[in-house]
Amino acid sequence: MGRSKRQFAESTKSGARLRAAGLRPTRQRLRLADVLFRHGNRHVTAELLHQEAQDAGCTVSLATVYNTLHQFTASGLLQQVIVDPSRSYFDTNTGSHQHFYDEEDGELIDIAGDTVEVSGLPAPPKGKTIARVDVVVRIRRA
Amino acid sequence: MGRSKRQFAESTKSGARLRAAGLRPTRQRLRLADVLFRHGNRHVTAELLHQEAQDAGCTVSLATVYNTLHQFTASGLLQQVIVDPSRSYFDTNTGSHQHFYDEEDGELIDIAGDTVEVSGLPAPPKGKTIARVDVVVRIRRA
DNA sequence: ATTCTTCTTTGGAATTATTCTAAACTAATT
DNA sequence: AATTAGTTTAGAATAATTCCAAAGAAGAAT
Repeated sequence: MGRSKRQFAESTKSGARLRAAGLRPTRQRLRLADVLFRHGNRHVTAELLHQEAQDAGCTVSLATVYNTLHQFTASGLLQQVIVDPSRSYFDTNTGSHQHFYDEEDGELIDIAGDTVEVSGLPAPPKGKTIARVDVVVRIRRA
Repeated sequence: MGRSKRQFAESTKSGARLRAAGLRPTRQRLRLADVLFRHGNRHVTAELLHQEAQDAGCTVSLATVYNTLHQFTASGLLQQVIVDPSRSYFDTNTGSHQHFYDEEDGELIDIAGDTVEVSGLPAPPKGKTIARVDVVVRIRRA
């Protein structure tokens, strides 16, 4: 009973989040949201989220994980971080911020949004607007 | 004769470049270097370079194009640009500079190295050094 | 509640970019 | 010319991701 109560509480929170994003709160989306947003800011790959969902006792197909990551991104619940040509990371921190990326161990670390300042940006080409400015600080073993 | 002379001249230039980079100047590397560095700064994908080589009458396998792009990158003749999760770009401009990236048509545009300034970078985590700071300005149809 | 309609999920096949492999070749060296 | 070491290549293999069509849930309507 205690257990089901806690699950209900979590699902409620995720449910609100999903409804606010205009997404139907299905069982798998609720579970994935639970896993994604339980702790603070995180960076996940599809494979990692899939694994964590399994570990949490939730069977979701990898295809659904991919669908969900993209839907969450499209609805502003996640942000995609492009730093590695071989895999995609998704970030639960959707605010404007930057990253350290360690290519050696594939680790992403947030840099708070008000830390780095980028100045001197040239005007975008005619007919284009700036959608976003990404700063990736690539680090390696000293 | 005029034709072979011109080819020789080009190959000589590329040959010097390869030798300087410590790479054995083989026929395919010479040809690829010719295509890559003939005009000003360029951004190519493996597929594109392969196509251009074919068009220039040089038969190189795609595997060799990949090998060559990586060797050129490792020797500092090219720089890899990571902006799109589905393909890798290689840039003939190896100086410190930044990019506009138009996700809609996959176009990369250089921003001169002394234009953008990034300030307020936090110190890297213990035991790590900053290898490079990449700034990608994502643009879209206005 | 039951039905109807629409959106989701899923296993598995398909796709795509890229890497690997082992054999055939070529450049540099002796 | 013979030897050695580095290259190229076709094609198989890999890995991440997407596609597909069928089966399953959600929400709305009855």
